[in-house]
Amino acid sequence: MTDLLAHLNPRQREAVLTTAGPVLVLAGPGSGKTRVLTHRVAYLIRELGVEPWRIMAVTFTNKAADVMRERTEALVGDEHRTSGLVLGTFHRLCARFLRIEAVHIGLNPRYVILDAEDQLEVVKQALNDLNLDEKRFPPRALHAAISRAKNELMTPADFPIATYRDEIVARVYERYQQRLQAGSALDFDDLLMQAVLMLRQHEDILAAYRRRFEYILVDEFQDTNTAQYELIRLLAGGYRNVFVVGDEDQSIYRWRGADFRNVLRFREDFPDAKVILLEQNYRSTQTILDAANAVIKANRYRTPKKLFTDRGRGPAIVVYRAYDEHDEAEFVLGEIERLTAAGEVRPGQCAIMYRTNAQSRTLEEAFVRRGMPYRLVGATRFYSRREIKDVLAYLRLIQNPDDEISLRRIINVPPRRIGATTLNRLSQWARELGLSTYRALRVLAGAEEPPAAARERRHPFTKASLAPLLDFYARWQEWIELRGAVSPGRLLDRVLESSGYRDWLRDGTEEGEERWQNVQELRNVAAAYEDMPTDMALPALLEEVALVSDVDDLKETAEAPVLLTLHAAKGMEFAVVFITGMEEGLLPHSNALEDPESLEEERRLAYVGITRAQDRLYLVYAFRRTAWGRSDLAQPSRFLIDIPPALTTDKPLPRRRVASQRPAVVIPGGIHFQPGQQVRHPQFGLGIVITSRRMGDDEEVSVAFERVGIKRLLVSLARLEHV
DNA sequence: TGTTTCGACGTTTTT
DNA sequence: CGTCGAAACA
Repeated sequence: MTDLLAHLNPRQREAVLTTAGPVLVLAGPGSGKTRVLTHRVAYLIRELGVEPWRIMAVTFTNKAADVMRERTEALVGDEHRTSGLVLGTFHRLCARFLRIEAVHIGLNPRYVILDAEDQLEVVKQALNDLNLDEKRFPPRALHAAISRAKNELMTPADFPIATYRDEIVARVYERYQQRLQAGSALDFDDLLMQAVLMLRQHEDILAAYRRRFEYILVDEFQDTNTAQYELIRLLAGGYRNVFVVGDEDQSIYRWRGADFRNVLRFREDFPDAKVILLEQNYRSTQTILDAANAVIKANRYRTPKKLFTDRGRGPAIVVYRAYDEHDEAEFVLGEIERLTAAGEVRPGQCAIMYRTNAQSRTLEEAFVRRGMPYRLVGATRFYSRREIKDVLAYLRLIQNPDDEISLRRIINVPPRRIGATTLNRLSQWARELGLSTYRALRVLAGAEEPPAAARERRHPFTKASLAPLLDFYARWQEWIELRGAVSPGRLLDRVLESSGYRDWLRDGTEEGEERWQNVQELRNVAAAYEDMPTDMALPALLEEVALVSDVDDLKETAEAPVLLTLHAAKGMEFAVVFITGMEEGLLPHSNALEDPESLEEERRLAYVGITRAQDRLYLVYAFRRTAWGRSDLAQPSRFLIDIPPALTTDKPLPRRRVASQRPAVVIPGGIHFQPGQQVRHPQFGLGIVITSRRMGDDEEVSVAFERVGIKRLLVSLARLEHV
């Protein structure tokens, strides 16, 4: 027991040893949160003899769950003793509970899980059903509203209606749910909401889960939403041995319904909770912590914390003003090369972070140009590639033939002469018979007795459209019958072959080969389910792939810098961190500028980024940035300005090709343009100078152009002429 | 029914 | 700039 607690500080030790009753741990970045969680689980199992299956631990990502399992096993020393541990993300655990209890709550246990793209598709179908115009009611916005409602545990009937738009949302929401139900499908938010509703409505189930989970642990508690909070509150209601760890300063998922005020709610719901503060940081230098503090202290709604470290001051933070995004990328890569050449860090210990995924492109191009390897988190995710989604749709149809979303996706992929008209007729006819599309097809094929309605209403298909339908049904049925007999991998092989998908995909082009490679990769994933009982394997595979995130498959082994969004960076640490795009409109993002609460979240995002760094931090912004094909001047981020100059060094503006090619027409120190003067620009044409001011060695003018309106320009770069 | 081309429009962040 | 949807065509 001593060795388990040996490398913990007194606060951490207290967090591990307080096993009875509710505990709230407020853990600053780098304060050993993961260590506390793993040691606590190990302590429960090893020292208190708690059965692992009576412990539930919830993490934010699958990767965090994997790390936790691995380290806990190492601490317990015997992997058999941790094997029953219930550990995973909220979504994954709920998916499992729902699958197990499905029969008791009237849910099809073969339900499929919809991803974001599928969800949008269903919203569009719902709009269509209701004869509403997509242009007037953007599906994205409607889906966001539905998602928000679900995270607040509101059913369509509960949805409050104050405006005409609410009325629309409520109706679309209702129709959307009907469609999901008809296809035995759940979306991400349903996983949480349905789990909560199950526990609320079935006392016996709730009682059983409460009896089972003697100990509950929750990581990243500040990012729980109402549904997740409620789930924990319900489950913890029995033993009340609930242990939550969070940091309100790192709450960055408000847009997803997360509310760090759940920390406050927890203290109200569990007034006897012991509160433990972890303020000692083991990750970063004092310089980095000071910068982080300087940024976060402007937030109003937070408990002040005093992070400290004994790691010493370390090097100053480098603030770099790049000319544009290309220069930004060159600078970052140059620094990585410099530091790695000096032997100071390994490339894999470097991370480049940004606010939006779109920013990764310029960086990637720079890596490719230099022939340097890199690891990218996110962007085009593997599981959202077209070919992968197609193949998964086939598998989902086999798992759950009622899944009409998947059916619509692949019934004519590869082309089988089943067009939109035929498909619509089919689902229309199925609806009239009160059957799912699959069962309507069965009736059509004579595999099932037609219901009374079908005798009055003959099927509406022409000979030409009937044949392909029957052919498709025959293959589909064959796969379904294979379902229980062979492993998912074998099933996949069979489907790829007899659906014609393989031959269709491999059309001889390079792109086709690449896509086929991706399918092969999915085949490899499926191969991991070889040993599982066949009836369990397919559902397990589909659940697995529906719930993985980008962060999860970041390969630890590859020795290359990581490119990732600030959101994806949460929970990670790197020796050297570059935060790029430190500009107004990007960080903070322009969409957040209006709303003070969003602005606070942007600040937390900056804080999360800064505190990922162990040794060196670079904050980079560009003078000019091209977005959407338009190049515009940028202002340094307000967060940059909050960092005391004493903590930073400024790198001088680089001698850039562009700048040197075009000798400066400005004499340093002078002002060459006065308000009111007429000027000409090679692109923008004629204009009048509005203002002019010094910018370092340069002169910045704003000019009202006749054609394009007001532009801000640097005199050294814009070839402005007096007229 | 399938393919091509053009125009409008848009992006924050993700389980 | 890129994707998506509708119209125009084969």
